[in-house]
Amino acid sequence: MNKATESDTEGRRERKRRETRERIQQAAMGLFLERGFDATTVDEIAERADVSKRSFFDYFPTKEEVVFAWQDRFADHLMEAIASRPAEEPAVKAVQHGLVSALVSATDERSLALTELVRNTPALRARDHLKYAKLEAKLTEGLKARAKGAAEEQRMRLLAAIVMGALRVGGERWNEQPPGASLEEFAHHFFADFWVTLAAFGEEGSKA
Amino acid sequence: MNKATESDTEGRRERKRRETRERIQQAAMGLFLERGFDATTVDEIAERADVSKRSFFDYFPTKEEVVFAWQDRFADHLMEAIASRPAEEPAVKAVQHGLVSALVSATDERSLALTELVRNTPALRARDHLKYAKLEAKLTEGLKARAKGAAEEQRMRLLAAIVMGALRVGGERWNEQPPGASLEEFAHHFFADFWVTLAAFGEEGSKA
DNA sequence: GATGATCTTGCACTTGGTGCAAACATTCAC
DNA sequence: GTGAATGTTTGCACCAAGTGCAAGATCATC
Repeated sequence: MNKATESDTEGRRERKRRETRERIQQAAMGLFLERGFDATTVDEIAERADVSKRSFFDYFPTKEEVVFAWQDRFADHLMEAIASRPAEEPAVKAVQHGLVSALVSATDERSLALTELVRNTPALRARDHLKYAKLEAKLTEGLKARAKGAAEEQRMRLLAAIVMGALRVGGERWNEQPPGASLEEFAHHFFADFWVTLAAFGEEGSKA
Repeated sequence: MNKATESDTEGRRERKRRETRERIQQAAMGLFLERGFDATTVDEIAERADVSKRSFFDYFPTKEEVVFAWQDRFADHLMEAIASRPAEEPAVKAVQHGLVSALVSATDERSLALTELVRNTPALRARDHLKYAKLEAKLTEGLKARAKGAAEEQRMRLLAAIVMGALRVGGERWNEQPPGASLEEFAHHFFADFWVTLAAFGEEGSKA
């Protein structure tokens, strides 16, 4: 059955299935970007991908899922990036650098179009926020893996939530940035400011 | 012709409409809790509320909306609670106390059942997270109203995001609490710990 | 090439949701 | 009161998402 890697033991069947899945995804994204999500029917997607409507649902459980399928890779990449940070690095720094690294390598042409699509489609926004929740869960997992002791794990849960907040707010600020700006540089400044603000909030909340 | 029942401006028309809306909501929630969200059809809800299916959609845009309609009140309550805090109180404290106050007054029998329902229904979870986003937006708004200057407003945006994170994590911890515990007391301890942790993260992130 | 496993498809069906126009109720002006 | 204007409810036809099922097409293997 399934051996080590893809190309080695991938028979005709598996190859075709993968190809079909990609063809459907391609067809769907093309149509979504052309006419919008709501104005595209599953029948049309199936038509363009040259499969039946029934088969479409054999590859993707819902129409929405086609849009969000690729995003799973970001979470995985983030996990890797964090895991590969030196163990002695403080968690806050590890997560910052892991996040920026995953972000930089995920910012391609397609992603931007996707983001735009989601922003313009109310029906997709709810699902989009679920993605944040899933990402936060994965982030928590990744951070807990580095933690020692239960108390530390609790703190990591909190750190994940806070960093996700930073990610959302950072995204907003980034969108207000003039085009062509350096993402890494922006992120560096944003995080520097972020930690300072965090410390200020923390101190103010702690006293009295 | 007894008009002076409670409100001068509410004629028969408006009263009936409000009553019908409440009847639908009641019928829907009853059925959802009895058999679950997915296993309840709009036809059944309409049947029990003694209106046509078509009329159901005249009162609620979607089946989901019936579940989330009441929750809007929480956001409003939170806004009020924050607005009514003394102006000289630091923002972090104002938001903490406002949140706890809104939370305490929102914890009734029905809300708990609702929360449970959402948790057990995948189809509702996405929408639930959208609710968090909306709440964060309102919170941002409420905090910015207290801010002076653009820099302060940016910090408030960040504070809103962070506090929403605290709300989510706090909710998780609260669910692990033995039943019968005091929500106010729990919140007090949680926030005390929260600010300290925040300060620690902030400091660690700031150095180097 | 026969055989069993897997993939694809067509078809019928359920459900959520919308547009429309006719029927009905309420309000208000005379 | 009569009647027009306006708002509400309903039935009906319709579209699109999604599912279960069974028959037919493909594929791996012996």
